[in-house]
Amino acid sequence: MTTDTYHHGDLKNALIQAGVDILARDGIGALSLRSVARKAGVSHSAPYAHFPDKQALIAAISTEGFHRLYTQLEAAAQPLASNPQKQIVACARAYLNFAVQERDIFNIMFSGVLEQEKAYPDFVEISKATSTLLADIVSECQKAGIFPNGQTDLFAVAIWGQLHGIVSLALEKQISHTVLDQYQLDDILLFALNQFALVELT
Amino acid sequence: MTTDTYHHGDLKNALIQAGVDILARDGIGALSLRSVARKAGVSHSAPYAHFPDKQALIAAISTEGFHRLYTQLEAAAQPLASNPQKQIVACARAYLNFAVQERDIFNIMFSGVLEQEKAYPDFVEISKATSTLLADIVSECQKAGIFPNGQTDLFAVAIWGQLHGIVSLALEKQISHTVLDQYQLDDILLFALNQFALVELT
DNA sequence: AAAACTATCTTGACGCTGTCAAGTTTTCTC
DNA sequence: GAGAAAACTTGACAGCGTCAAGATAGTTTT
Repeated sequence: MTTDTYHHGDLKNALIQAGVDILARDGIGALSLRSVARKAGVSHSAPYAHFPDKQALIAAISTEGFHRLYTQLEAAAQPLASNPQKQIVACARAYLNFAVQERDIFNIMFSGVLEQEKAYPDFVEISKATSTLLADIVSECQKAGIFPNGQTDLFAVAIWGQLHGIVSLALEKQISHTVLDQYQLDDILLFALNQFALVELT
Repeated sequence: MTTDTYHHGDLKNALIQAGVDILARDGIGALSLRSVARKAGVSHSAPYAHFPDKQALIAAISTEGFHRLYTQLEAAAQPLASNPQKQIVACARAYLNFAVQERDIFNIMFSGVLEQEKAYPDFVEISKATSTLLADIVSECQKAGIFPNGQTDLFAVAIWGQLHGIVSLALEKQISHTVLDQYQLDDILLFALNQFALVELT
């Protein structure tokens, strides 16, 4: 519906998509309400019909980012159903891949959107769904004897935290070259995951 | 040397300090070259005599942040020398405390300063020193039989990553209330750390 | 079908920002 | 003490987020 009518038709989503594109192409520094409006072909104030302020647009872009992350995690786990051991490893790799390939979206997703706790219910919903997806796999791993039983929530948050931390440090180039020359990021992730496991994850 | 002379005397450090104060008091959104200049009592262009651009000021503030983190980690570990088991736990808690209490500095420290790899040698130096401090304690833990021997670098980066990730998720309010109602952040940190340990860390 | 209403979008303005150019003042160097 | 260099000010510019006022398009009411 991107005709040349006065009313765009689906400007809200067009703005979110424009934001995603700008993040991917030109990085976080180029993301402004005005650049997003330009890319969507509307005036600089048009976004205010759909977002109360810039923070709300960022929340919407972050929400879209979480949808993509969720989809990629699901796509990684789906074909390995009934094999949680492989699922948890595949999800870790998918998480890393997403962060590396959609760097700026990943960064914006974890850069303070949840300050105003309940202001963005869609964001809360999909971010919870994402952590639940991981927690469910962890739970399956426990049933399969791959992780010790009990304290599922603790295991899930610890594993997600570990995964998120290693990926974040890597994106920030905080992992020294003496380590990166020896190991792939993938190795580090697996090594860390294996601290939790009763059987060896590969 | 904050007299009313034309030349400030130590404007560079005054600007960094002003930036730290603004971050602590008014948050990351209030940090601008001009606000920092105002706080230091100089004109809006004065910072350009000491920093080529805003990114350089942010790098300097981040460097100061790492110095503080390093100091607090050292202060936590120092009194427990010869007891690496307690040191690693104390450092994890100190890391968490720093992140919680100096939230915005912590965030800015891990928000892309190292993009231009070698542009900020002071930053690289202190951030390396910080990870080395943790790695040394991990190494001592191995010698003491608290962690398995070998692959010290892997253990160090995995533990730092885990610590960093859990703290980051907590700051982002990404850890669900169903978990936080049951456990303290401290418990989560300890639980995660214990996955690596051969003896129980408390 | 006309009128009233509402959502959407444009235009124009405001103060704030980062940055640069030019000029002024101080300190350093010889 | 002269000349150079460093530190700082003033003034300007474009871009930013945001708001107010107005134009335009759908939608609802009668």
